[in-house]
Parts: sequence; C-alpha cells; structure tokens
Amino acid sequence: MGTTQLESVPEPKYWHLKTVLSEALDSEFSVGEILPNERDLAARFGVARATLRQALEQLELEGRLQRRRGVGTTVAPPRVGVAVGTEQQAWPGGAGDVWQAVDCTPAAPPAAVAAALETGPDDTVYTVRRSRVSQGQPVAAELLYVPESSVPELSAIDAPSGPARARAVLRELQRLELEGRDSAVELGSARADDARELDRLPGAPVLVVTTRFLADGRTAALSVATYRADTCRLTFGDSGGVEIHQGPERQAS
Amino acid sequence: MGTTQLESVPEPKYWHLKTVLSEALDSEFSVGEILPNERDLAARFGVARATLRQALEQLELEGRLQRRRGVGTTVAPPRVGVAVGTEQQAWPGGAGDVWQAVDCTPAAPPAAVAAALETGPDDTVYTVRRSRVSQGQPVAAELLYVPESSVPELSAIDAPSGPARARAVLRELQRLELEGRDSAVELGSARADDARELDRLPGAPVLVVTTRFLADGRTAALSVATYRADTCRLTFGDSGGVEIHQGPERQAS
DNA sequence: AAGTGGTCTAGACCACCTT
DNA sequence: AGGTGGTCTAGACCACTTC
Repeated sequence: MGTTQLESVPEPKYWHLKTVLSEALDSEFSVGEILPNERDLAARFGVARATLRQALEQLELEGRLQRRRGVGTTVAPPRVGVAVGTEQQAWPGGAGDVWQAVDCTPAAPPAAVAAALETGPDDTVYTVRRSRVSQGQPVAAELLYVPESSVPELSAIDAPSGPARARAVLRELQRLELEGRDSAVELGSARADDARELDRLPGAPVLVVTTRFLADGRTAALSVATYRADTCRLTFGDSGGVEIHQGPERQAS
Repeated sequence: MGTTQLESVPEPKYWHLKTVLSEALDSEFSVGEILPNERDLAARFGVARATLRQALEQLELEGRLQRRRGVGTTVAPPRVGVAVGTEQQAWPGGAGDVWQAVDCTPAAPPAAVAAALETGPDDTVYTVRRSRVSQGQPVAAELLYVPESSVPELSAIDAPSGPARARAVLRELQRLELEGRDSAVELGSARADDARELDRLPGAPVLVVTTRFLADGRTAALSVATYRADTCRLTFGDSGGVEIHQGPERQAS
C-alpha cells in the first residue's frame, strides 16, 4: 500500500555524519582551527562517541583532520606533494637528494628483503636508516638495504659511527652505474619505530614505496620508504603533479 | 625497589592481537581459508568483539584478510601488482590500454576538476567512466575528464549511446600529440558509486591516482582513478616492481 | 588538576548471504 | 532460518598534554 520505500538503503549514521562534518569544514572552519572535543560533538549530533569517532577517523584518513592525544582535533592543511618519481634519477645520496642519513648497521635483513636482493641468508647487508622532512614536518622514514657486494671497497674503518658510516655506504654506491629503477606503492600501517619517527601512533596508515635500484644486471640496493598517508601526496612524472582538493581553503588567524 | 618497570609503554590489546593473528596467518592458514567468526575469535582471545574487530580491520588494511558481510573472513591472496607508470606512455584508449570504457556524459565537472583543467564554469567537459579488471577482479574505477576543446571534431551524432560515445571521445583524443604526463598518488576513501563498482563498502580505503595529460602546452585531459587499496600494489618504472611479502604463502586446497 | 583523544567492554540490532 | 560481518550504544578507564 502506501508504504513507499524511500531510503531503501539507509545510510549509516557515521557516513552521514562524515558528510555533514566535511561540509562544515569547508564552510565554517579554517586550517589549523580546533574543533570542539569529541564528547561535545557527539552530544551535539545526538550520537554515541564511538559513532562520532568513526566519522572523524575517516576524515583523518582523507587528510582533512589531524588529531593529537591530549591536545585536540584540528583542521589539517592540504596535503603536501612529495616527489618520488623523477628528480632523483640517481643513486640515493647523490646530488639533490632530499633524504637525511641517520645511521647504518650491518645485519642480516628480513627474509623477504633477502629474497628480493637475491642474497644468501648469511650475507651481510648494510641497513641504512634515513628520514625525509618537508616543510618542517617529518614525512617519511626509509630503510635502505645495500648488500655488501654492492660496496666492495667499503671498509669498516672508514666510518666508525652512525651517520658517517651511512654516508660512506652511499658514497661507495655512486661508483656503480645505475641502470634503472622500479617502484611500487601500497598501503600499510606504521610499525612502532616508524610511527615514532613520523610522530604518529603505531598502526597509522602509511604509503609504502618500495624501490629497486638496478646495476650490473641485478638488484644493487632496495629501499623501503614509509610515508605518512594522512599528510602526503606522492607525485610522479614530469612536473609537480595535480592537486585536486574539495573546497575553499582559508588560513587560521 | 623490586618493581622493575618493564612494559613502561603497555602495548594496546588490539595491537598485540594483530601481531598474534598475523603470525597465525603465516603459519597456520592458507590463502582463501575461512577464519572462525568474530564472536568465536573474540571469546577465544578473551577480548570484546570490538577489540578483535580493531585488529581485523588493520589486517584487512594491510591486505592480509578479506571480510565479506554475510559470508565471513578469509585469508587474502598477495596483492596484485598493477602497472600505472609506464607501458602506456600514450593517450587513454590507445593500443594496449587496460581500461574498459563504460559510458560518457557531457556535464560541468566538479569545481576542483574545472580548476585543474583551467576551463570556465560553463564549458562542457566530457566525463568518461572506465573500469579496470585484473585477474578477474575489479581493481579500479576511473573518471576521465576531457574538455570539449581537446576533441573539437567530435559531434554528438557520432555516438548516441554510452560506451560508443566514450570510445569516440578517446579516439578523437589520439589526434592530439601527447607532450607529457604527471601523476600523484594519495590515500582516500571510496565514494558510494566507486565502492559499488569495486565491490566494497562505501568508505573503503582506496589509492587515488590523479593523472594530468599534457598537450598543446596545457592540460588536455585529467584522469582520477580509484584503486582498491586492500588488493592492489601500484607499480611504476622500468619493469614490474618489487614484491615484499611477510611470510610463507600457501594455497588453499 | 583538568581536559583531550585512545582503548576497551558487553551488550543490542541490522543488512546481507547461504541454506 | 540461521549465521556472518557492519553499525550503534552508554558507559569506563587510561595516556598524554597543558595549565
């Protein structure tokens, strides 16, 4: 009879909430502004705090919000574009490299890395830790695996301490002729150590960029770089990359 | 005195749970195998269902699990690598294109797209919907925006219906000389229509690849492609890209 | 000390798929 | 009809930051 079936697929509350909040962010808030706390927001929308949090989580995943424990929830600035494709058609550590070497330890790598490097289980592989900063914020942490066979001239005496040894390894790498690289991007969640370096909680969503450096017809080095997914837009290709953002952007006073 | 402060930073339950489950997946389960249901698993580990779900969500985000309402939770196969960088240094729709045209509607695009295309608010822009299938599974949905000025010879009479008109637009595009492209990758969540096409729920995590096609010194077309983040590894560069996976892989019987 | 977001619980009901 | 995952509630306590 008269029971017209509108809303045959009822929208979940948190989904509708997300839409409402998203529009409010565009029209009523400025970048950097602090939102009301979760308990107040939940009460205002008449939902449980867990439901509100589900909406906030999505908005944070999309880079619209930033939440910090003990502080509050703020409107996030647009994502920063970080170049990962070109601009560095060279070895890590070459001219114009945006990475900063942290330290370097010789150790047997994880099994999956050893397989990709085609090294035996007992071959030593240098693990270089590097970090990348953009606009004052840490955006990525990297583990660069360099098998000993790629830097045969390196002697342990060259550099006793952390960052110095890392730079020595990178310098030795330049002696090889780079034949090509290929990369892959996938979604992951931050390990505890990466999370600390990226100023996020463990499990935060990250974009994992795995790059293989080819020389001498084999994989001469392998980089696993972990980018903050909430704040970064990875750009590839000729120039900067496209920025598609949703609404008006204003600056907090 | 004796109260040695181990575990000064107590690990959250869901995080520990995730680790335990992850190891169990490596050693005791095969790809495609069905896990016990959430209520049983929660009881077995002595936690609330919500806590268990927090762990499962992370594992799904990392591509280790696949959950389907009404069915159950299964062990996911390794992510498929999908090439997005090279292999198609040509216009969309050219030889070897892996995309399948769905339909095409002339309409005013979203404001953000119009800005990137540098078109006026009243210029008509063809919106071509395409989909990409890999190994029998839908992996991506694309919206390709082509301003009318990029396909001046196109007449509406050429192709009355959906897919045919889409192909006509792509064909006209080939007449321009492609000068370059640049792309950006970022994390997003699936809109309702994309989610339906990707066989996921709305809000599912996706990798959004935005590509600008340059010709005549301007942006001649703009592609916004939405890839399933749980099942895809985007590869760029010379060859296939590296696969780093955690543990042993077996096949379900 | 007070206020914030992060974790956790023990329930309830719903939408979807299989049988 | 019965079982699955998805949504939602109303609380509680904890970790962290700021005052």
